[in-house]
Amino acid sequence: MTSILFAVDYIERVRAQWAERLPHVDTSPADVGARVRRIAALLEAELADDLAARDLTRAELDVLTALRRTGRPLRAGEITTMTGSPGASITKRLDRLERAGLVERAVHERDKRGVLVALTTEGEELVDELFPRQVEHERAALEDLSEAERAELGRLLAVVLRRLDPRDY
Amino acid sequence: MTSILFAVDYIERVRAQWAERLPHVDTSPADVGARVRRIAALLEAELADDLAARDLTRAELDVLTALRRTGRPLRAGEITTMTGSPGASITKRLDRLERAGLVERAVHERDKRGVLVALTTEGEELVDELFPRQVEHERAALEDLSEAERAELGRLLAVVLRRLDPRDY
DNA sequence: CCATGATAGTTCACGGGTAAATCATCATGG
DNA sequence: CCATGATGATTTACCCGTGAACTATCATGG
Repeated sequence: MTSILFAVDYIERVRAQWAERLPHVDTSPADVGARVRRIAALLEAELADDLAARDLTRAELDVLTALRRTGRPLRAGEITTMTGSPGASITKRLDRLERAGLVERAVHERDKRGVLVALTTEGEELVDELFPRQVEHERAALEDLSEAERAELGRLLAVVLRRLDPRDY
Repeated sequence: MTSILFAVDYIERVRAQWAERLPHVDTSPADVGARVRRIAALLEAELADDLAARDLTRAELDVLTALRRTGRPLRAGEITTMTGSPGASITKRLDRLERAGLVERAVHERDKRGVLVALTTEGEELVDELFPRQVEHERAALEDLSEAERAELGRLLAVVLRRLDPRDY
Protein backbone atom coordinates (compact mmCIF):
# COMPACT_ATOMS: atom_id res chain seq x y z
CA MET A 1 0.00 0.00 0.00
CA THR A 2 2.63 2.51 1.05
CA SER A 3 4.76 0.90 -1.62
CA ILE A 4 2.37 2.31 -4.20
CA LEU A 5 2.55 5.76 -2.70
CA PHE A 6 6.33 5.76 -2.77
CA ALA A 7 6.71 4.16 -6.18
CA VAL A 8 7.83 7.27 -8.06
CA ASP A 9 9.20 6.15 -11.35
CA TYR A 10 11.28 7.78 -14.04
CA ILE A 11 8.23 9.09 -15.87
CA GLU A 12 6.87 10.82 -12.79
CA ARG A 13 10.25 12.42 -12.16
CA VAL A 14 10.24 13.83 -15.68
CA ARG A 15 6.75 15.16 -15.16
CA ALA A 16 7.85 16.82 -11.95
CA GLN A 17 10.63 18.55 -13.86
CA TRP A 18 8.20 19.87 -16.44
CA ALA A 19 5.89 21.07 -13.68
CA GLU A 20 8.72 23.26 -12.43
CA ARG A 21 9.54 24.73 -15.84
CA LEU A 22 6.06 25.01 -17.34
CA PRO A 23 3.72 25.13 -14.34
CA HIS A 24 0.75 26.25 -16.42
CA VAL A 25 0.79 23.07 -18.57
CA ASP A 26 -1.19 20.12 -17.22
CA THR A 27 1.05 17.18 -18.07
CA SER A 28 -1.13 14.53 -16.48
CA PRO A 29 -2.43 13.11 -19.78
CA ALA A 30 1.15 12.61 -20.97
CA ASP A 31 1.65 9.94 -18.34
CA VAL A 32 -0.08 7.24 -20.29
CA GLY A 33 1.59 8.27 -23.54
CA ALA A 34 5.03 8.31 -21.98
CA ARG A 35 4.58 4.86 -20.43
CA VAL A 36 3.26 3.42 -23.67
CA ARG A 37 6.27 4.78 -25.56
CA ARG A 38 8.71 3.53 -22.98
CA ILE A 39 7.19 0.04 -22.85
CA ALA A 40 7.21 -0.15 -26.63
CA ALA A 41 10.84 0.96 -26.70
CA LEU A 42 11.85 -1.68 -24.15
CA LEU A 43 9.99 -4.42 -26.01
CA GLU A 44 11.71 -3.34 -29.22
CA ALA A 45 15.09 -3.37 -27.53
CA GLU A 46 14.51 -6.90 -26.22
CA LEU A 47 13.53 -8.03 -29.68
CA ALA A 48 16.46 -6.28 -31.32
CA ASP A 49 18.85 -8.14 -29.02
CA ASP A 50 17.27 -11.43 -29.94
CA LEU A 51 17.58 -10.59 -33.62
CA ALA A 52 21.14 -9.27 -33.44
CA ALA A 53 22.23 -12.77 -32.42
CA ARG A 54 20.99 -13.90 -35.83
CA ASP A 55 22.30 -10.87 -37.70
CA LEU A 56 18.78 -9.72 -38.36
CA THR A 57 17.07 -6.37 -38.15
CA ARG A 58 13.63 -5.60 -36.81
CA ALA A 59 12.69 -4.26 -40.24
CA GLU A 60 13.93 -7.45 -41.88
CA LEU A 61 11.90 -9.57 -39.49
CA ASP A 62 8.82 -7.58 -40.46
CA VAL A 63 9.25 -8.76 -44.02
CA LEU A 64 9.77 -12.37 -42.97
CA THR A 65 6.74 -12.40 -40.66
CA ALA A 66 4.52 -10.81 -43.29
CA LEU A 67 5.41 -13.68 -45.61
CA ARG A 68 5.09 -16.33 -42.93
CA ARG A 69 1.71 -15.37 -41.58
CA THR A 70 0.24 -14.83 -45.02
CA GLY A 71 1.33 -18.32 -45.94
CA ARG A 72 2.04 -17.67 -49.61
CA PRO A 73 4.56 -15.78 -51.77
CA LEU A 74 3.91 -12.04 -51.85
CA ARG A 75 4.41 -9.39 -54.48
CA ALA A 76 6.91 -6.73 -53.45
CA GLY A 77 4.08 -4.23 -53.52
CA GLU A 78 2.05 -6.28 -51.05
CA ILE A 79 5.00 -6.23 -48.69
CA THR A 80 5.23 -2.46 -48.87
CA THR A 81 1.57 -2.07 -47.94
CA MET A 82 1.73 -4.71 -45.18
CA THR A 83 4.82 -3.24 -43.59
CA GLY A 84 4.07 0.39 -44.34
CA SER A 85 7.61 0.91 -45.60
CA PRO A 86 8.36 2.63 -48.91
CA GLY A 87 9.29 0.55 -51.91
CA ALA A 88 12.92 1.60 -51.93
CA SER A 89 13.37 0.24 -48.41
CA ILE A 90 11.76 -3.06 -49.31
CA THR A 91 14.01 -3.50 -52.32
CA LYS A 92 17.08 -3.10 -50.12
CA ARG A 93 15.80 -5.41 -47.43
CA LEU A 94 14.98 -8.06 -49.98
CA ASP A 95 18.51 -7.72 -51.33
CA ARG A 96 19.93 -8.47 -47.91
CA LEU A 97 17.45 -11.21 -47.06
CA GLU A 98 18.10 -12.85 -50.41
CA ARG A 99 21.85 -12.69 -49.86
CA ALA A 100 21.28 -14.29 -46.46
CA GLY A 101 19.33 -17.10 -48.10
CA LEU A 102 16.12 -16.42 -46.19
CA VAL A 103 14.04 -15.31 -49.15
CA GLU A 104 13.83 -15.88 -52.89
CA ARG A 105 12.74 -13.51 -55.65
CA ALA A 106 11.15 -14.63 -58.90
CA VAL A 107 9.64 -12.63 -61.73
CA HIS A 108 5.88 -12.81 -61.77
CA GLU A 109 4.86 -14.77 -64.88
CA ARG A 110 1.60 -12.98 -65.62
CA ASP A 111 3.10 -9.53 -65.06
CA LYS A 112 6.79 -9.44 -65.73
CA ARG A 113 7.16 -6.08 -64.00
CA GLY A 114 6.25 -7.74 -60.75
CA VAL A 115 8.36 -9.76 -58.34
CA LEU A 116 7.16 -12.71 -56.30
CA VAL A 117 8.91 -13.09 -52.97
CA ALA A 118 8.90 -16.42 -51.15
CA LEU A 119 10.41 -17.62 -47.88
CA THR A 120 13.06 -20.30 -48.19
CA THR A 121 12.85 -23.24 -45.81
CA GLU A 122 15.62 -21.64 -43.82
CA GLY A 123 13.67 -18.39 -43.65
CA GLU A 124 10.54 -20.16 -42.52
CA GLU A 125 12.38 -22.08 -39.82
CA LEU A 126 13.95 -18.88 -38.57
CA VAL A 127 10.59 -17.15 -38.18
CA ASP A 128 9.13 -20.20 -36.48
CA GLU A 129 11.91 -20.04 -33.96
CA LEU A 130 11.91 -16.27 -33.39
CA PHE A 131 8.20 -15.50 -33.31
CA PRO A 132 7.27 -17.73 -30.37
CA ARG A 133 10.19 -16.34 -28.43
CA GLN A 134 8.91 -12.83 -29.03
CA VAL A 135 5.46 -13.82 -27.80
CA GLU A 136 7.08 -15.28 -24.72
CA HIS A 137 8.85 -11.98 -24.01
CA GLU A 138 5.56 -10.16 -24.18
CA ARG A 139 3.89 -12.71 -21.95
CA ALA A 140 6.64 -12.26 -19.37
CA ALA A 141 6.10 -8.50 -19.39
CA LEU A 142 2.54 -9.07 -18.14
CA GLU A 143 3.52 -11.45 -15.39
CA ASP A 144 2.61 -9.09 -12.56
CA LEU A 145 -0.96 -8.68 -13.78
CA SER A 146 -3.89 -10.92 -12.98
CA GLU A 147 -5.84 -12.43 -15.83
CA ALA A 148 -8.61 -9.88 -15.32
CA GLU A 149 -6.13 -7.03 -15.32
CA ARG A 150 -4.59 -8.23 -18.56
CA ALA A 151 -7.97 -8.33 -20.21
CA GLU A 152 -8.80 -4.87 -18.91
CA LEU A 153 -5.47 -3.51 -20.15
CA GLY A 154 -6.11 -4.98 -23.57
CA ARG A 155 -9.58 -3.49 -23.69
CA LEU A 156 -8.42 -0.01 -22.66
CA LEU A 157 -5.60 -0.07 -25.21
CA ALA A 158 -8.04 -1.10 -27.93
CA VAL A 159 -10.20 1.92 -27.13
CA VAL A 160 -7.22 4.25 -27.37
CA LEU A 161 -6.04 2.62 -30.57
CA ARG A 162 -9.41 2.99 -32.22
CA ARG A 163 -9.40 6.68 -31.41
CA LEU A 164 -5.92 7.14 -32.86
CA ASP A 165 -6.54 5.33 -36.12
CA PRO A 166 -10.15 4.45 -36.89
CA ARG A 167 -9.06 2.91 -40.17
CA ASP A 168 -7.41 0.11 -38.26
CA TYR A 169 -10.87 -1.33 -37.80
CA MET B 1 -22.42 -4.70 -26.42
CA THR B 2 -22.69 -6.41 -29.77
CA SER B 3 -20.46 -3.62 -31.05
CA ILE B 4 -17.74 -4.99 -28.81
CA LEU B 5 -18.20 -8.50 -30.13
CA PHE B 6 -17.92 -7.34 -33.70
CA ALA B 7 -15.05 -4.91 -33.17
CA VAL B 8 -12.33 -7.02 -34.76
CA ASP B 9 -9.36 -4.80 -35.32
CA TYR B 10 -6.17 -5.12 -37.33
CA ILE B 11 -4.28 -6.72 -34.47
CA GLU B 12 -6.87 -9.44 -34.03
CA ARG B 13 -6.78 -10.18 -37.73
CA VAL B 14 -3.02 -10.64 -37.58
CA ARG B 15 -3.45 -12.94 -34.60
CA ALA B 16 -5.97 -14.99 -36.52
CA GLN B 17 -3.44 -15.38 -39.33
CA TRP B 18 -0.82 -16.66 -36.93
CA ALA B 19 -3.30 -19.06 -35.41
CA GLU B 20 -3.68 -20.64 -38.84
CA ARG B 21 0.06 -20.95 -39.46
CA LEU B 22 1.29 -21.77 -35.97
CA PRO B 23 -1.74 -23.25 -34.20
CA HIS B 24 0.32 -24.58 -31.31
CA VAL B 25 1.50 -21.08 -30.28
CA ASP B 26 -0.76 -19.21 -27.86
CA THR B 27 -0.56 -15.66 -29.18
CA SER B 28 -3.00 -14.16 -26.68
CA PRO B 29 -0.30 -12.39 -24.61
CA ALA B 30 0.98 -10.67 -27.76
CA ASP B 31 -2.23 -8.68 -27.96
CA VAL B 32 -1.21 -6.14 -25.36
CA GLY B 33 2.29 -5.88 -26.75
CA ALA B 34 1.08 -5.36 -30.29
CA ARG B 35 -1.35 -2.65 -29.24
CA VAL B 36 1.24 -0.88 -27.15
CA ARG B 37 3.66 -0.88 -30.07
CA ARG B 38 1.04 0.36 -32.49
CA ILE B 39 -0.16 3.15 -30.23
CA ALA B 40 3.43 4.24 -29.64
CA ALA B 41 4.07 4.22 -33.39
CA LEU B 42 0.99 6.33 -34.09
CA LEU B 43 1.89 8.83 -31.37
CA GLU B 44 5.39 9.06 -32.79
CA ALA B 45 4.04 9.61 -36.29
CA GLU B 46 1.78 12.41 -35.08
CA LEU B 47 4.70 14.04 -33.34
CA ALA B 48 6.99 13.60 -36.34
CA ASP B 49 4.47 15.44 -38.52
CA ASP B 50 4.35 18.30 -36.08
CA LEU B 51 8.14 18.48 -36.03
CA ALA B 52 8.59 18.20 -39.78
CA ALA B 53 6.77 21.50 -40.13
CA ARG B 54 9.64 23.04 -38.15
CA ASP B 55 12.36 21.00 -39.87
CA LEU B 56 13.01 19.14 -36.68
CA THR B 57 13.58 15.48 -35.89
CA ARG B 58 12.22 13.51 -32.96
CA ALA B 59 15.80 12.82 -31.90
CA GLU B 60 16.62 16.51 -32.05
CA LEU B 61 13.58 17.38 -29.95
CA ASP B 62 14.79 14.89 -27.33
CA VAL B 63 17.93 16.98 -26.93
CA LEU B 64 15.99 20.22 -26.70
CA THR B 65 13.51 18.88 -24.15
CA ALA B 66 16.28 17.40 -22.01
CA LEU B 67 17.80 20.87 -21.81
CA ARG B 68 14.50 22.61 -21.24
CA ARG B 69 13.18 20.48 -18.47
CA THR B 70 16.52 20.39 -16.65
CA GLY B 71 16.55 24.16 -16.72
CA ARG B 72 20.31 24.64 -16.99
CA PRO B 73 23.09 24.06 -19.55
CA LEU B 74 24.12 20.43 -19.81
CA ARG B 75 27.39 18.71 -20.54
CA ALA B 76 27.33 16.69 -23.74
CA GLY B 77 27.82 13.57 -21.64
CA GLU B 78 24.75 14.35 -19.57
CA ILE B 79 22.73 14.55 -22.76
CA THR B 80 23.93 11.13 -23.88
CA THR B 81 22.82 9.56 -20.60
CA MET B 82 19.50 11.40 -20.53
CA THR B 83 18.63 10.49 -24.10
CA GLY B 84 20.25 7.07 -24.12
CA SER B 85 21.91 7.86 -27.45
CA PRO B 86 25.60 7.28 -28.06
CA GLY B 87 27.97 10.21 -28.01
CA ALA B 88 28.58 10.23 -31.73
CA SER B 89 24.88 10.77 -32.37
CA ILE B 90 24.72 13.62 -29.90
CA THR B 91 27.69 15.35 -31.51
CA LYS B 92 25.93 15.28 -34.87
CA ARG B 93 22.63 16.45 -33.48
CA LEU B 94 24.30 19.32 -31.68
CA ASP B 95 25.98 20.29 -34.95
CA ARG B 96 22.60 20.56 -36.63
CA LEU B 97 20.85 22.24 -33.71
CA GLU B 98 23.68 24.74 -33.43
CA ARG B 99 23.51 25.47 -37.16
CA ALA B 100 19.75 26.00 -36.73
CA GLY B 101 20.43 28.48 -33.94
CA LEU B 102 18.51 26.52 -31.32
CA VAL B 103 21.47 25.62 -29.14
CA GLU B 104 24.91 26.96 -28.24
CA ARG B 105 28.10 25.12 -27.36
CA ALA B 106 30.78 26.52 -25.06
CA VAL B 107 33.89 24.86 -23.67
CA HIS B 108 33.58 24.02 -20.02
CA GLU B 109 35.95 26.27 -18.08
CA ARG B 110 36.86 23.86 -15.31
CA ASP B 111 37.40 20.95 -17.67
CA LYS B 112 38.33 22.05 -21.13
CA ARG B 113 37.61 18.60 -22.57
CA GLY B 114 33.96 19.12 -21.81
CA VAL B 115 31.29 21.04 -23.66
CA LEU B 116 28.46 22.99 -22.10
CA VAL B 117 25.32 23.03 -24.19
CA ALA B 118 22.66 25.70 -23.64
CA LEU B 119 19.35 26.47 -25.29
CA THR B 120 19.15 29.76 -27.14
CA THR B 121 16.05 31.89 -26.58
CA GLU B 122 14.82 30.68 -29.92
CA GLY B 123 15.34 27.07 -28.88
CA GLU B 124 13.53 27.60 -25.61
CA GLU B 125 10.59 29.24 -27.32
CA LEU B 126 10.37 26.40 -29.78
CA VAL B 127 10.18 23.77 -27.05
CA ASP B 128 7.62 25.81 -25.17
CA GLU B 129 5.47 25.82 -28.26
CA LEU B 130 5.93 22.17 -29.24
CA PHE B 131 5.76 20.43 -25.89
CA PRO B 132 2.24 21.54 -24.89
CA ARG B 133 1.00 20.55 -28.32
CA GLN B 134 2.43 17.09 -27.86
CA VAL B 135 0.69 16.77 -24.49
CA GLU B 136 -2.52 17.84 -26.15
CA HIS B 137 -2.16 15.08 -28.75
CA GLU B 138 -1.78 12.53 -26.01
CA ARG B 139 -4.74 13.92 -24.13
CA ALA B 140 -6.86 13.62 -27.26
CA ALA B 141 -5.87 9.98 -27.64
CA LEU B 142 -7.49 9.23 -24.27
CA GLU B 143 -10.71 11.06 -25.02
CA ASP B 144 -12.85 7.93 -25.14
CA LEU B 145 -11.86 6.88 -21.63
CA SER B 146 -13.44 8.00 -18.38
CA GLU B 147 -11.26 9.56 -15.73
CA ALA B 148 -11.29 6.29 -13.79
CA GLU B 149 -10.33 4.32 -16.85
CA ARG B 150 -7.41 6.65 -17.56
CA ALA B 151 -6.13 6.20 -14.05
CA GLU B 152 -6.51 2.45 -14.27
CA LEU B 153 -4.69 2.38 -17.61
CA GLY B 154 -1.84 4.40 -16.15
CA ARG B 155 -1.62 2.09 -13.16
CA LEU B 156 -1.56 -1.08 -15.27
CA LEU B 157 1.08 0.35 -17.58
CA ALA B 158 3.22 1.32 -14.61
CA VAL B 159 3.11 -2.28 -13.37
CA VAL B 160 4.20 -3.59 -16.76
CA LEU B 161 6.92 -0.98 -17.04
CA ARG B 162 8.34 -1.84 -13.65
CA ARG B 163 8.56 -5.47 -14.65
CA LEU B 164 10.35 -4.62 -17.89
CA ASP B 165 12.94 -2.33 -16.38
CA PRO B 166 13.14 -2.28 -12.59
CA ARG B 167 15.96 0.27 -12.81
CA ASP B 168 13.47 2.83 -14.04
CA TYR B 169 12.34 3.17 -10.43
C1' DC C 1 -1.13 -2.72 -83.72
C1' DC C 2 1.11 1.24 -82.10
C1' DA C 3 1.65 5.29 -79.04
C1' DT C 4 0.90 6.92 -74.68
C1' DG C 5 0.09 6.90 -70.04
C1' DA C 6 0.02 3.95 -65.90
C1' DT C 7 2.22 0.70 -62.90
C1' DA C 8 6.01 -2.27 -60.39
C1' DG C 9 10.44 -2.24 -58.91
C1' DT C 10 15.00 -0.59 -58.77
C1' DT C 11 18.71 2.85 -58.62
C1' DC C 12 20.55 7.14 -57.01
C1' DA C 13 21.76 10.62 -53.82
C1' DC C 14 21.56 12.03 -49.48
C1' DG C 15 20.81 12.23 -44.39
C1' DG C 16 20.84 10.23 -39.72
C1' DG C 17 22.60 6.69 -36.42
C1' DT C 18 26.43 4.11 -34.59
C1' DA C 19 30.89 1.52 -33.21
C1' DA C 20 35.56 2.23 -33.33
C1' DA C 21 39.47 5.10 -33.85
C1' DT C 22 41.25 9.51 -32.71
C1' DC C 23 42.29 13.95 -30.39
C1' DA C 24 42.60 16.89 -26.55
C1' DT C 25 42.64 17.51 -21.82
C1' DC C 26 42.83 16.05 -17.19
C1' DA C 27 44.47 13.41 -12.89
C1' DT C 28 47.77 10.45 -10.64
C1' DG C 29 51.60 8.52 -8.65
C1' DG C 30 56.40 8.05 -8.94
C1' DC D 1 56.85 17.96 -12.50
C1' DC D 2 56.48 14.58 -15.80
C1' DA D 3 54.72 10.24 -17.82
C1' DT D 4 50.93 7.48 -18.20
C1' DG D 5 46.48 6.14 -18.20
C1' DA D 6 41.66 7.81 -17.94
C1' DT D 7 38.05 10.68 -19.68
C1' DG D 8 35.03 13.81 -22.86
C1' DA D 9 33.99 14.74 -27.18
C1' DT D 10 34.76 14.48 -32.13
C1' DT D 11 35.91 12.21 -36.49
C1' DT D 12 35.70 8.37 -39.53
C1' DA D 13 33.67 4.72 -42.00
C1' DC D 14 29.86 2.25 -42.77
C1' DC D 15 24.89 0.75 -42.60
C1' DC D 16 20.09 1.61 -43.17
C1' DG D 17 16.02 4.22 -44.64
C1' DT D 18 13.93 7.28 -47.87
C1' DG D 19 12.16 10.62 -51.71
C1' DA D 20 12.94 11.26 -56.40
C1' DA D 21 14.49 9.88 -60.79
C1' DC D 22 14.63 6.04 -63.69
C1' DT D 23 13.67 1.45 -66.20
C1' DA D 24 10.90 -2.13 -67.77
C1' DT D 25 6.56 -3.82 -68.62
C1' DC D 26 1.69 -3.59 -69.18
C1' DA D 27 -3.00 -1.70 -70.75
C1' DT D 28 -5.76 1.37 -73.58
C1' DG D 29 -7.90 3.77 -77.02
C1' DG D 30 -7.36 5.51 -81.52
